[in-house]
Amino acid sequence: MNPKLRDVAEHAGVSVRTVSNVVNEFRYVAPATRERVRASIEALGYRPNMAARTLRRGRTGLVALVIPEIDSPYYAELAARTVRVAGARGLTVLIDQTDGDAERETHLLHGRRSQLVDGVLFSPWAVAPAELAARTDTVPLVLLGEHDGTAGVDHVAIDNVTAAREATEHLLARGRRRIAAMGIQPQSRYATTRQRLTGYRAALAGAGLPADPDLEVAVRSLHRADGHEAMLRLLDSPRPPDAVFCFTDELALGALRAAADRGVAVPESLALVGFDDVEDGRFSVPSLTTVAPDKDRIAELALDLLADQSAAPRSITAPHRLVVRETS
Amino acid sequence: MNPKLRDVAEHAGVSVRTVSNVVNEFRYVAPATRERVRASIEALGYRPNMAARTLRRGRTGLVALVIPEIDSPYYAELAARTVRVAGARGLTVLIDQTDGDAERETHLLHGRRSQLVDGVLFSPWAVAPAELAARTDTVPLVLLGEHDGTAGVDHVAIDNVTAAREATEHLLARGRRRIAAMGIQPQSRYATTRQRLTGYRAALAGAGLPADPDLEVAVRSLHRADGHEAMLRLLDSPRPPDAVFCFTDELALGALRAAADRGVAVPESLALVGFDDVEDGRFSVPSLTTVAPDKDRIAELALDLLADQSAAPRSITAPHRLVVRETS
DNA sequence: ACGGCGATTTGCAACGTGGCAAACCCAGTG
DNA sequence: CACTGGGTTTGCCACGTTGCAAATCGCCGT
Repeated sequence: MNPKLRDVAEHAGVSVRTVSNVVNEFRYVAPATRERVRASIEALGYRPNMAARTLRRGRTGLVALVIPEIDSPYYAELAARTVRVAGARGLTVLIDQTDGDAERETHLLHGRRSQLVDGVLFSPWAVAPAELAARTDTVPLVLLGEHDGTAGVDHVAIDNVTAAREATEHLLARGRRRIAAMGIQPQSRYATTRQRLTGYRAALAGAGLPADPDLEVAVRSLHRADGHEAMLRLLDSPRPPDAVFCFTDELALGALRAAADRGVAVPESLALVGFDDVEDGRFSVPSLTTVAPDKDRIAELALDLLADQSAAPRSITAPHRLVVRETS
Repeated sequence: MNPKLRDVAEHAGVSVRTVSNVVNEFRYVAPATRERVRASIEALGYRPNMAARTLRRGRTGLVALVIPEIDSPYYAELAARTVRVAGARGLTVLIDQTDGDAERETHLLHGRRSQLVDGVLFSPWAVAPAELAARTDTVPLVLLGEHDGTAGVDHVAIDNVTAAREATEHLLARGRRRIAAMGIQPQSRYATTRQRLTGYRAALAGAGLPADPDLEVAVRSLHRADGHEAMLRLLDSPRPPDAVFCFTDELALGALRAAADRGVAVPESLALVGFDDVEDGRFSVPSLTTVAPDKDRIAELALDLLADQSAAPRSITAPHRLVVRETS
C-alpha cells in the first residue's frame, strides 16, 4: 500500500492536518515543521492520492478533448497544442477518440466521463446539434470547430465561410476559372464543411461564375485516400478542373498524389488549396497552399471558455490566414 | 450538485446499497427492484462519481501514455491505436506529452501521475536508463520502443537492428553502394537510434563495404525540417550518397523535399528508405519505402504486459516488415 | 505578570462509493 | 407449524483527503 498522510504524520510526529498543510503549501507552517514534514514525505515516498483529493475538492484537474481521430494530422496538432496550453494552466488532458461514431459521441456527450473531468472540449462530427441541446450533463462543454449558432453551447471556431471564400478568391486571382470544391459530406450533420462550401460558392458568385454541380465533389471522409480517389475521378472526367479547393489538407495531399499518378503538372495545369495548415503540407512536393487556422489560439480560447463558464453561451471566432505555397 | 446514490435510493424507496448493487449489476437484485432503481437513475440523471469509486476500489481504469509528441505522425498513429485497444478493454488512455524534455519525463516517471492511473506506457526519449532503475514509484510501467535490456522494466519493441539491416540490405540489393544513414542522435541516451545505426553498419559490413563517417548523419531531432536540412547538406557535399536510410519517415519526407529542391531525381539518382510507415509516406510523391512496425500489435502487447505484471520483467519483440514503394 | 494578537497546529467531519456480513423474506419440506 | 435454504436487501464502515473552526503557542506592550 502506498503511504498516506497518516503515515507521513506519524513519521514526522505531527498531525495529519499539518502534513496536508505542507503538501498544499499553506502559509502558516513553521519553516522547521515544513522541513521535517518534507523530509518524511521524501523518506516514505509519499504521493497524494488523486482520487481522495478529487473526492474532497470536487475537482479533478482533468479536461477531456473529444476528437474524431488522434492520428489525423489536424487533430493531432490541435491535441498537441491543447495539451501544452492546458499543462501550463495546471490541467491534464484526457483524449477521447470517437472515430466519427455517432453513438460514441453521444455517449461521451451525455456524461460518460462527467464525474471524471472538469470540462469537455468537443469536436463534433456525427452527432446532431439537437443532441447538444438535449444533453442532461452539467459538465462545462466547449465546442471546437463549429460555429453555426447551435443554442446553448460555447463555441470556438474560425470563420469558415470567409476563409473558404478567401481561398477560392486566391485561385480566381491566379486566373483559374474552373475551380472545384472537394470535401462535401452529405452524411455529416455539422456545419463546417457546409460553411466552406458556402464560402466557395460566394467567391464564384462574386467573380460572376456559375456554380457547376460537377465541380462540387462529395467524399466519404476527409482523408488522403478520399482526396486521392476523388481527384482521380475529376481528372478522368470529360472536363477536369484547373484548380481544386480542398476542405482539408489531407484531401489536398491525396489529390496531389492523384495528379502525380495522372502526370498532371501542379500548379501549372492544376492548382490546389488545402485547409488546416498541417505540417505535411509544408514539405510535400510541391508544398501546399492552405488556410491556416490559429491552432494555438483555438486551444487557448477553448480553455478560457471552459475556465470561465458564464451564463450566456458565447461564440468566439479564432483567427486564420491564407498561406500561399507552391501548389497555387 | 450531481445526484448521488443516496438521492437515487430515496427516490426509489430502497437503500443506498441496493442502488449500488443495481449500478454494479450484482446478481441478486429482484427484477422489479432493478427496474424501479433504473427508472430513478434515469429520472435523476445519476452518474457514478469516479473519484469516490476509485477511492473505494483502488483502481482508476486510466492508463497513461507518455510520448514525446502527439503531433509527430508515428506517435499520433500509435496513440490512436492504443486508445482503441484500451477502449476495447475498458480502459481510458490519458496522453502525456513530454516534448522530449528530460525533466518532464523524470517527473512523470517518478509518479506525478501515480495515484491517478493504473499503469504507464512510457516511450522514453531523454531520460537515462539509470533513472528507470531508480524510480520509487510502484505503478506498473511498460516501455515502448526500447529494447536494450534495461534492468527491471517490461519492454515492447520491434527488432530495430534487424529491421535497419533489412532496410539497408534492400538498398544494397537495388545496387546502391553509397548509402547514408540519417537520424543519429548524439544527445539521446536511448537505444533506438543506436540500434538502427548498428543494423545499418551490419548490412554494409555484410556487403563488404567500409563504414564512411561522412555518411552517418546526425540530426537535432527527427522531424521533417531536420531531414530536409540534413539532406541539403548531403546533396551539397562533395560526394553525395546514392541512397539514404532515414531512421524515421519524417526525416525521409524532409529529405524527399530536399531532393526536389535540388532537382535530384528520386529514386533514379537518390533512393530513400524511411522508418515507421506513417500515412503520409503512402501518399507522398514519390511514395516512401519504409519499415513498418506493427503498431496495433505493439499497443496490444503493451497493454497485455500492463495487465499482467509478473515478477520477472519481460522483453517482447513486436513484428515489423519492409514495405517497398517508389523511393527505392 | 496579564491580556491580546497573530502565527501555528490540530480534531472532527464529510466527500460518494463498495466490501462485508448480517438481516430479512418467502416458499418448500419434514 | 417450525425449520431450512436460497434469494434479496440492508447497515455499517473505511477508502485518503481537505474545509472549517477551534485550540494552542509564543511574544509583545503595558
